[in-house]
Amino acid sequence: MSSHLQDIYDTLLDTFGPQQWWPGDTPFEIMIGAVLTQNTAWTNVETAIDNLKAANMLSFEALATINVETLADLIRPSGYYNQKAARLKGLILYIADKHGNLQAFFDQETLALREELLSIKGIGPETADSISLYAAEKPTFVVDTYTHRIFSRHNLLAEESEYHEIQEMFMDELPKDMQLYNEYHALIVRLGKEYCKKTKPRCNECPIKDF
DNA sequence: CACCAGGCAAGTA
DNA sequence: TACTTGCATGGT
Repeated sequence: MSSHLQDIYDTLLDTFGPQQWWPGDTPFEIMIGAVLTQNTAWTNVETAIDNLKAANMLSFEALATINVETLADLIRPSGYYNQKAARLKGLILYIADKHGNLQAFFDQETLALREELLSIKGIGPETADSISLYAAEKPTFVVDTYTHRIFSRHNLLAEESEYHEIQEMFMDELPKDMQLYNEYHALIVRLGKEYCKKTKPRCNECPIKDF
């Protein structure tokens, strides 16, 4: 049996074209965005990142020294701002303490980086894998709510599937290719936003309705 | 107006 | 282990 997942990818790429992800200029900005977008609309994250840029606070050094209340105020539009400010500070201070700089942190084996990310408070599986793939450019497949919703609605996954099972399904069936994982996840989010929202789905016009 | 968005951790039994 | 709840803004 041939790979449905590859066929679905081909269809999505055909339908939407390349998505040019992650929306962010630097690995650092991508890492910050990955935390800010937790359970939050991306438009709100953009406003928060704009605030950080306008305050000259979107750098490793700036966030290492900013106080958490000031940071919370700047990222307010992204929601959960007290939690996220603490999480960002924790992440930055961990990297500064343990590796000195971002590049050294990212210059690790893929699995070692993932383990370290998961050990940091506020970094769960999706955020860890997003940072690994889009900031550190490791071949890590990112699973999110859209991935779960889309593939379970199409009966390609059991509803009760957990994060690691879903990730394994993709990584076992597809080549371990960073660019492929990058584009695939971006296309899944695009498909989810347009055709597979929690309420008001448009399953009838879904580009992969026949899989 | 109620509900949702590119999660995660802490609390409960 | 398996659920539940808190965190919070801005758009539909």
